[in-house]
Amino acid sequence: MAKNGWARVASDVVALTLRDDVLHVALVRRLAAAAAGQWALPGGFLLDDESAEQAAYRELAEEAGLRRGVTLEQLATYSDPRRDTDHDDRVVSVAWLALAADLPATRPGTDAGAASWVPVATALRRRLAFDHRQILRDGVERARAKLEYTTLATAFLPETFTMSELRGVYSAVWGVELNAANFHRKVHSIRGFVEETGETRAGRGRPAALLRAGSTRTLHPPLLRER
Amino acid sequence: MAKNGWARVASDVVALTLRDDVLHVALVRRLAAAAAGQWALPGGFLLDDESAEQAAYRELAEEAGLRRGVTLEQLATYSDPRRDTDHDDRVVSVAWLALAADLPATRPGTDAGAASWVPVATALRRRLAFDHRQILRDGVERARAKLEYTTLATAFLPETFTMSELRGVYSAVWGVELNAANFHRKVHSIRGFVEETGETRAGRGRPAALLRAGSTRTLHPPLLRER
DNA sequence: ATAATAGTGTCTATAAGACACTATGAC
DNA sequence: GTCATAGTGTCTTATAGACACTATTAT
Repeated sequence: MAKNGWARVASDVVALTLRDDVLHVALVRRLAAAAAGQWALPGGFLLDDESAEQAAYRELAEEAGLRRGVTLEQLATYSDPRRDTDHDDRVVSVAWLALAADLPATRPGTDAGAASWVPVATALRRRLAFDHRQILRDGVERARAKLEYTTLATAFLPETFTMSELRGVYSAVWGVELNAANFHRKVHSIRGFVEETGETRAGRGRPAALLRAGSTRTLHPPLLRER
Repeated sequence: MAKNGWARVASDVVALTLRDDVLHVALVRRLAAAAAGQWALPGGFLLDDESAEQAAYRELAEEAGLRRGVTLEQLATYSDPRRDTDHDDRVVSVAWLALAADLPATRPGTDAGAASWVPVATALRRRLAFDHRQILRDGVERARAKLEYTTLATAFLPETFTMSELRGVYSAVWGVELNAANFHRKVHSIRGFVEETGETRAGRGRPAALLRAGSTRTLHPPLLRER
């Protein structure tokens, strides 16, 4: 056991994406000796001269095949001295929330890394290594809360998207239906949330205006959930 | 230099209080070899079998004399490998936001610990050890943001308080004046934010109803700042 | 009485929500 | 034409802000 604050520091990532309007999280089967064979969040120890953020990006690339278009933000740090009973050493984990569009490269059948994308509801019923179930719960709750006050929803979408797709993010993450007409007006009334590209995308009905994320990161006024 | 994720883990605390309607932060003169003599946030390395949260509470008690009535929440973890140039070892800091009422015991003249309470504006102009100025900025910004969506404002007040005092917290932390009449109505309309104690407190004018914090930790709807 | 602070009434402007309606494509 | 989805109009209700007013104390 290490002394006087010494610990091994890891980054663990709650990587979320939407697939067919269902929120999914990236999980890996652990190969390392500690908790081997168990499902866990992608993550690992920091390398020398690497920040926790850089480690999170590296683990996302190595274990989940996510290299581009990932939004990463810090979630919390988990430091209970008994949180990792499989290591002799003390382990402190910096948890990150990563959001990505459901890129074709991450679909089943293509080799996108060692991770599986699992519906969040399924993952939360599963036994996960260490305290990763709690970290996952915290991550999902953070994502839900941040949709209200920030433009985080666009992080679930590719560079251009339609108003319906944006509304679909809110519906899927919050688990509620939103009125399409009022959502449309509300989003456009929040300056800097979305911009028109001028293009449209044809589908089964009237073509939808293609949008891209605007310059704002926070929503004023916010887009609040019902209570 | 430690390898493979090994680092010394510390908790550093942005402890805020209001004194005469001015936001103050607790700062200490560093005694430890690293950055000795410089002003810094209270903090220190985790003890064995102690979580980062427990370490934060311990440092608050030891260095700032705060033992009771402190609200603590995690801020962020700072892990840049070059953030602490004074240690040979790598240091990762878990930063905490602590809010406390300006207890008589923390006023100058009484020995409340090694910390000084410094106006935040002054502290931000000062050179602080390591990246503590950035941590302080992040802490103040977090406090400002959380007043909108949570009942955090009551953490700056003693167990019972008046509507004017609560409004004073918002005014001081946000740096804006708020209309007393509308604030009063708004606060009472948010279920669970405050409860009437039934007592009043006499002052220079009409006695004010004494309130206590309600059972809610989040505000629905929020109390938004002007933009 | 006057000053001071607490708290209410009320009017107006803005925003949210329900939902009917129009627009534009594929077929 | 029909169907499907995108987007607008409009009415109703709720909320925010300005500010005049009333209430209750100390002096």
